[in-house]
Order: sequence, then C-alpha cells, then structure tokens
Amino acid sequence: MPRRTAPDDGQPRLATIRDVARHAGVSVATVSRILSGTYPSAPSTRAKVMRAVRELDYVANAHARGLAGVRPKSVAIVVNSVISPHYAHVAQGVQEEAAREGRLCIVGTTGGDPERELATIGLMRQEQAEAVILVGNIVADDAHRERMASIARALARAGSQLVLCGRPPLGPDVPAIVVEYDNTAGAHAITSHLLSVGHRRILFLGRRTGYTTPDSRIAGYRAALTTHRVPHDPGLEVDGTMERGEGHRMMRERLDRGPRDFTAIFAANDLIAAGARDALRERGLRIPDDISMVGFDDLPPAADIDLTTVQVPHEDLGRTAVRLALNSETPGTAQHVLLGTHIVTRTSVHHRPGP
Amino acid sequence: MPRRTAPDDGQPRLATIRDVARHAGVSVATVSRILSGTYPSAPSTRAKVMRAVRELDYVANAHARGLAGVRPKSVAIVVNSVISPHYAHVAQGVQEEAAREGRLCIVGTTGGDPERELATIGLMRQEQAEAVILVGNIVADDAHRERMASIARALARAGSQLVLCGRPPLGPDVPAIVVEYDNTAGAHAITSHLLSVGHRRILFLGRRTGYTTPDSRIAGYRAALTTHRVPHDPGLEVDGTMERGEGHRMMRERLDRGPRDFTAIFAANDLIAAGARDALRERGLRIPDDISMVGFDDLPPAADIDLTTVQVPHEDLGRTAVRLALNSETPGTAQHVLLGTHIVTRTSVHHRPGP
DNA sequence: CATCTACATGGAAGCGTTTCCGCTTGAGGG
DNA sequence: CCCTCAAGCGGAAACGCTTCCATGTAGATG
Repeated sequence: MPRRTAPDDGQPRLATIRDVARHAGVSVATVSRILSGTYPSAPSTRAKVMRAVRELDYVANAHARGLAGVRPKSVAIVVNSVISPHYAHVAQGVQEEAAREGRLCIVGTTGGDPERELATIGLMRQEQAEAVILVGNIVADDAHRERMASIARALARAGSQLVLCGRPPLGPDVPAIVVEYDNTAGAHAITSHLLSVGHRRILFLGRRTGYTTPDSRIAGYRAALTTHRVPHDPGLEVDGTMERGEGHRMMRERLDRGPRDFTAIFAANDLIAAGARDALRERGLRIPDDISMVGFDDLPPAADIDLTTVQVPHEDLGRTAVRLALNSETPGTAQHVLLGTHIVTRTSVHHRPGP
Repeated sequence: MPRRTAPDDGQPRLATIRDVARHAGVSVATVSRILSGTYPSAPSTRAKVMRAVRELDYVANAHARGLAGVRPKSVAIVVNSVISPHYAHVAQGVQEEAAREGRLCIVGTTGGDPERELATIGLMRQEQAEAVILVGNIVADDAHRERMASIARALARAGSQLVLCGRPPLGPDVPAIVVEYDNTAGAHAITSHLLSVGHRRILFLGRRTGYTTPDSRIAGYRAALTTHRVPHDPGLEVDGTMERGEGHRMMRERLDRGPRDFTAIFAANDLIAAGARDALRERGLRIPDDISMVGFDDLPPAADIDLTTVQVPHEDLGRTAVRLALNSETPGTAQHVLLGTHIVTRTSVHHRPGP
C-alpha cells in the first residue's frame, strides 16, 4: 500500500486544495475561505478560485476536513433490515430529514443480532456521526443493555447524540433520546373500536412478552376490556412472533383446537393479520362476514387485504429522531417523546348485533 | 467553533492514540502497529496497549485514518427511496454484501430527481467511498447523461468504482459496471406462458418508452408474440407509469372504452397489476375466472393478490454490484452483467380453450 | 499629508493517524 | 568472543484541510 507520492501509479493523484491554490495564484487559506463561503473576499479572487475548482474538478476531501475540526455532517442509522416495511419507512423519514439538513446518512443493518448491532455501532462511532439512531427492538439481556448504556455515555462524551426509535429507554440516567409512538393508546383505541360495535370475545394474536412493542399493545388491549367492563379471558391471548407465517400458524392451531369462541381478532401487527387471514380462508371463513379482524401498523399488506388497522407515523418517527438529535444543544440530555396514532377504517370489521 | 485545545469546554476530549501510547508507556507508532495487527510485536507490549485501549475507551478516528492514506472501507448507494420495495431489496443486498466484506454503507436518496442525484453523488465523492452504486431509473436527458459520464470518469480517477444497477449503460467508453437482470427474457417467458395456455389477445399495461426497464419488458412481450406467430396489435398496448394508481386508471379507462377485446393482461410490474385488479373488481370482473393476469417483479403485493409473475433477483442485484465493485482490480474497467429471472406460478392465470 | 481603520490575503500550526527509517537489543553462528 | 541479523520499538514526516495570527493595502479621517 504505497503512501508517499507514488510516481507513476496509474492512479493520477486527485486535485487537492493546494493544487487549486497554485492554479488560481492564491494561497491555500484563501481557497478554503472562499469555498466555505463564510468570509469576505474580493469578487475577482472568488472568480479565479471558482474557475480553478472547475478546471481541476476539485472535490474537498471529507476526511481531511473532518480531521481539521469540522464536525462531519452525518447521521447514522442502525436497523434490523431495510426490507421490512416498518424499518424502511422509518429509515425513509430519517433520510428525508437528514437530507433537508444537509446531512449524509450512514446505514447499518443488524439482522436482529445484538452482537452485530454492537459492532455496527462501533463503526459508526469511528465515523464521528452527529447522531446515532437505533431503530427497532432487539431481544436483549441485561448484559447487552448495560453495554448499550455504556456506549450511550461514550457517545455523549464524544458529542454524538444517541436516539432510540421505538425501543425502550435504557434507564433514567442514560443520555439518550427516546422516540416512540403510543402503542398502548393505539391498541386501546382499536380494541375499543371492536367493542363499540358489539364484539365481546376478541382473540389477541401476537407476542405476549419479551419485546416491548407488543407488550404495550397487549396492555392496551387489556386496558380497553377493562374500560368497557368486558371480562378478560387469558385463554383468548395467543402467543407467537410478529411474522406472517406465525400469524398463519397461530390461527390454524386455534381453529383446530375446538369450537370458535370469539367473534373478532386483534392481530398485534398487520403481518400477523395477513397470515391469520390466509388460515381463515383455508377453513372457508370470510372476513368480515364470519369474523372481524383488525391489525396494527398500516403497512403494505393492510391496504391490500382491506384491513382496518392502527395507522402509525413511521416516517414521522424517523424525522423526529433526526430533528431532536440535531437540535439537542447538549448531546447527552435524555428526552422521551411519544407520537400519536390513529385508526384507519377499511372493511374488515362487521357490526355484531348484541346478544 | 473552538478547535485548539479547548481547556474546559464541557466536552471532555476524546482519547487519541497518543493518550493510549502515554498510558501504556509505549510510542504512538507501536500502538498503531499493534492495533492494525499486521506487524510483529511482543505479547507483553500488546497486552499493555490493549489494556490502555480498554481503560481509555479508545476508538480510532476514521477521518484521521482516512487521511493518513488508508482507503476508507465503505460503499455508497444512491436510490430513489428506501420505501419502494424494489429499491429496498436491492439496498438490502448491498448492505449484506458490504457487511460481509467489512464495509460501511452510506445511503443517499434522490426522490427520482436528477439534480438531487448529482448532488448526492457529489457528497459521496467527498467521502471517497470505494464504490458508488446507483440503483434504478431516472428519466434523464442527454445533458444529464453527459454529466453522469464525466462523473464516472472522475470517480475512476479517484479510484472509486461506479456501478449502475438496473440502469442502462452510459456509453461504451464510460468506466462503469452495469448490473441488470434480463427484463426482455423475463417478459418473453411470461408472455409465452400466457400464450401457451391458449391466450391470443393479451393486453399490455405499462410504460412504452422513456425508461429502459419497461422498454425491454415490452420488447420481450412483442418478441414472444412473434415467436408464437400471434399477430401484434398496437391497440393492445396501453401506456402509463409504473405505479399502482396508474394501473387502476389504465384499466378503468380501457374497460370504459368499449367491448373487452382481450382475455389476459400482462402488467409491466406488480404494482400496475394490483391497480388493474382493483379496477376489474369494481366492474365485477374476477381473476382468473373472467380474465387472466400476470405481473413482473414478485414484490409484496404479488403474493397477496395471488399473482403469477416474474421473480427477479433483487437482492442478488445488490450483492453482485458490491462484489463486482470490490473485486474489480482496476476501477474504471467497464463491465456488463445480466442476471436471470424465473416465473413464479400462482392462481391468476386460467387455461383458455382454443377457438 | 500623516494616521487610523477595515478589509483581503498569506503563512503556518495543528487535527489523529499510518508508515518509513533508523536505532537498540538479544540471540545465534563463526 | 566478536560480528551479523532480525525482532521490536521510537521518532518523525506526511496526508488535506481549517483557522489563528500577522501582514499588506486601500480608503477614510484628522
């Protein structure tokens, strides 16, 4: 790996600011000032410099600039995968806001693996990004959470802001911004919707513990039952992960198990709802004629299967994350922001006449 | 913006390699060598250094390293938006391969705007990424293409590899790698599928000119007609953009226009197919009983609406792009790679008895 | 006409890292 | 026992940029 002036390395060295200065007949300092645009300069000099820049096709070296003390304008985002619609939407929001603020966006994926997450954050740390945005839940043990907290502190020391998007706070004294939407309120609202049109026995399909998002969704479901003075039957809560295949499995097994003792279904997300719908169709059951169903998220499958669901401000989440991170004067101050949700009504719910 | 040693700036300066050296009682050079891991060193020294690194929570500064001549390990990807499933899948492939190769991934979005694309590439250029991967079609005039060609040359000079993913080559002497899948062959195959089960009048829904991808899809459609000696009727080609709403519009207008003179539909992508399906349903027409339909891409809506379609190796596209870019010894060599597709059969096509 | 001020510019230090070159040290061969 | 040699390490230059400080020059003021 040759480093000193390689004489004839095929690679014709890139133009540097010094080349521009020489070419324009001015000093390096002048070129730098003119390009940064924040200092006074004579129009004639400016013209000369601009011409040289054009002629040499000069592009400033971001590394040199970063080293020289200018905080690199970039935000980093870490997600499970960019395919998953939820992450994609949040990432899109981050992108948009970052671009609006003239920031570059560095993306890392973890595939849901805590180790890879840590490694990825390490890379981001080297890049000195202004903000590191972590999106989504990862099943993590206490050790992982402790390591994360120490990373949060290290980032704060380095002047970067850590943002957790839709992930539980790490603790009261950990310097991080947390942005979530109100899962509990959303679940409460949509469950109430089912209850208010006459349903009394509502099957819950989804993760019951472990992750926080579904946790708070089931909490909203239970709270709504209480609010409406409908007895809570734990037998109506079916446990499974938040994927389409799981929705299919949960529904199938439930239908196989015995007589149908529910009139509506609350799927903890739209993917589960889509899977459950497939299982229902296999049994000849139709939505909403035979069974009503609602979901959560309002992501792509929802509209295609005409699902009434909870619309969630995914992109807002990303935008808010960036905005808060860049505006936080002192990186290291903890904040907690909760975004609202609302119900989008399609055709998957039927009114059920009272008993 | 203080730059010199800020005495009491609240921001406790980050540990540098010099701090580590001092702390471990060795020289800066030794620390660097040990951390790079490619030089011999005494085990005892190594241990001392590692301890200091841990105690000071030292993280190397990527900018300083980049400046000191180590090529930053990163690839840049520019897409229209990360929401769109096609881009998301390609981006995921890029991510995966980049991560496997220990590279960071910088992402920029353009929203389909050529100006923003150019600006984004400029930023990427500053970062000195090893590769710049452009995904997707942008409607561009000759001037834009010329500017792009000159950027390609500039990147090559800087030792970065430009990769075009699913976008037409810029010209014979432009140093860029082009990775595409074979749209024409795919369209030929799926049209042949319709023809082989008896359909003779097949409506084409999609963009007829301008973008290259649909261009080659319609070419495959026409070629298949020729292969099967079925007369080509330009009246069966309906023009519109590649979006769901457009599919709906094209279908609706066609149905309003007069008697139905086709038995099957080839939608240039799944989104159009989904929109067309909505319009058919509004008219009480069912798939496949009344009309057969096929799409292209096999992206999310396809499975939900049981569409027979052409499956395309989106993620492979991204992975291949990264692999080719990183393995290209001399950035600047032009290459052209074509990836294959295959048909996935669902239930949207009915056999049609011959006349 | 001398002096002051404000502005435009140049010189140079320093950012944190890598790597070249040269020095010391201890082991092994003659 | 001396010499050679390699391993291990330290000093220092270089990467390209920004900004502090100093310097020169023009116009305004006394």
